[in-house]
Amino acid sequence: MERKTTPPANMAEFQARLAHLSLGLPKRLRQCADYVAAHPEKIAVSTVADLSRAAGVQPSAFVRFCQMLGFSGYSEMQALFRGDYARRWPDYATRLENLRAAGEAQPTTLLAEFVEAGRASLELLAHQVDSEVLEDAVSTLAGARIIHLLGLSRAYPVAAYLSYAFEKMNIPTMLHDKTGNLDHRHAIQAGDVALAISFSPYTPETVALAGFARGEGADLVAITDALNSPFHKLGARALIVSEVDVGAFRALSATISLAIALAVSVGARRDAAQNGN
Amino acid sequence: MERKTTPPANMAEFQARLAHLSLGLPKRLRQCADYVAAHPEKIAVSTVADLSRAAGVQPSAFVRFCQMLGFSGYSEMQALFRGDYARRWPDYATRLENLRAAGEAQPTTLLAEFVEAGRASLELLAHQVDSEVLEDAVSTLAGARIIHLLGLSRAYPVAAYLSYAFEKMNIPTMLHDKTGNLDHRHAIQAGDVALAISFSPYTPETVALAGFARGEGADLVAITDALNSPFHKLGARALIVSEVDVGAFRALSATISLAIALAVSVGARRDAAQNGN
DNA sequence: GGCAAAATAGAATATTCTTTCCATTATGCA
DNA sequence: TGCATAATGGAAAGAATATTCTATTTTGCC
Repeated sequence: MERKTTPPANMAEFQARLAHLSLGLPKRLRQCADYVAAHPEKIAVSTVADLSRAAGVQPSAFVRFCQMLGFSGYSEMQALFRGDYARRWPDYATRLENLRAAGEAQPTTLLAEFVEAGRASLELLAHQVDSEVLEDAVSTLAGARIIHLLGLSRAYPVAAYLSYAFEKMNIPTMLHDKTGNLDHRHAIQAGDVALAISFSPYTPETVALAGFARGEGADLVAITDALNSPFHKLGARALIVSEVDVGAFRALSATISLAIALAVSVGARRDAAQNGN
Repeated sequence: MERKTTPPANMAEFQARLAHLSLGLPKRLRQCADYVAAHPEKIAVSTVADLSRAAGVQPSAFVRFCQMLGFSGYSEMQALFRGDYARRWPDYATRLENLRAAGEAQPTTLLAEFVEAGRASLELLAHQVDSEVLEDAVSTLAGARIIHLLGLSRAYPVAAYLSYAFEKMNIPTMLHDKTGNLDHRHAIQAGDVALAISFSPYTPETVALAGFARGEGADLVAITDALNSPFHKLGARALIVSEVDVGAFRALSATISLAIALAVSVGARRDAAQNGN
């Protein structure tokens, strides 16, 4: 068939052409475009057979897709990605060494540091979470009439994420986010469960709300960062997650992972309970 | 010829064997060892012909070198290097099946899955983010009169987290969160920068707002998950982060790490600019 | 619903790459 | 120096991969 036009000369051109094309593409070729967009890193090290299988199309369709983008075939497209791959790799290998050496905070260096910190935090999380407490937290939450999410300032993104996840799974949830400084504490009743997220130094409002919930007879589950958190004193089932920090900053990678695992577990538990009855 | 011994199972073993061997190697094979030691990143994306030419030896010599290391040939060695880059996926997919096969999702197992997924995502992030685009994004954001954060549904926690981080660093920020269905799009002006976060399938409101911002003459930075995102068409500086998912669920560990790295970098850049003047 | 054009799947073909083989050259040792 | 052994280069066989071709299906339009 040969090429219809000149091939993209670099990644930027490739992206532009992909974006431009992907709208008016027939089904199979669209699948190719989507797959390539989602997993560009695989192109350099895969065969057409691998990629087309992963994208759910025939090899021939994939080749047609490459030609659509202006390449003579898959090989030419792969060459572009291989060049790009080789350009980046050593950069990564040396990145970690540069972490210490670099006085100035280069964005790339900082990113590498946070990636490192995130990895370390996840490792800690995997080893450190008490599976009994987790199990307990899941069944408590699964039995809740409604789950009240308590998380402010740095913990707020986590609460918001949980709110999103629970909502997706049709689990009744209420996010106490203080919008308009409105207080909805009186929505908390016995039979409900409060899920509080807060880290040292603990946000007073979150602690207060958790205490109120306990007073109303609601159960309390907490995601926090130390064994001596105020939630322990309130009789919470407390999940401990310690994030490794980068300088004065602390990310949330591990906390976010714990949150989603918790949410999905609760969803699964509720489904199981429903099908069981 | 076939193999003399079992091949190295991972990079560490490979390096150990290479170091151990390279001393007592004849000339040509030593050349191979030196070249591989100096340019390990090329192995995944090169043919024996390429490598042997670069190392100044015959292809056959290179194959003999691979066999010396315990591989059956070049292909097997290359597979190790290719796998090292994208290892997580295949064995990841099988693990997911196991999880499903196990019937009910045990909380601890699920957590382990999400931890694993998070780690893989972070690794990808480190490999995949284009440092030029990152640099570009940082300077764009650092020069903003005000940063408009655009992120809804699953991306909302990220936007909220950025809002928190920027606020802590006294960087003027506006979180467009649709509270009360109020629209603040007219706050966006030329000289501002919109930072849009959205993942496939892209939230229409976020895309629309980003488009509006561009129309007003504001710059656009995006955190998204594919090369063909709608933000590319809007001329955004787009940072790509692909999260590995667990079943139907996708966490945010890598995205969160990218977000905090971006925020801290912008903070540092602004400080530097201020002290410079 | 029927027709023309486009898209697709799968097999056949062509190409590229890897590996082996063997003749030749170099090396180490008596 | 001469011999045995090891190392090397080049080419040819073998395997894997990419590309093209064509029959069939799907799509869009009247």
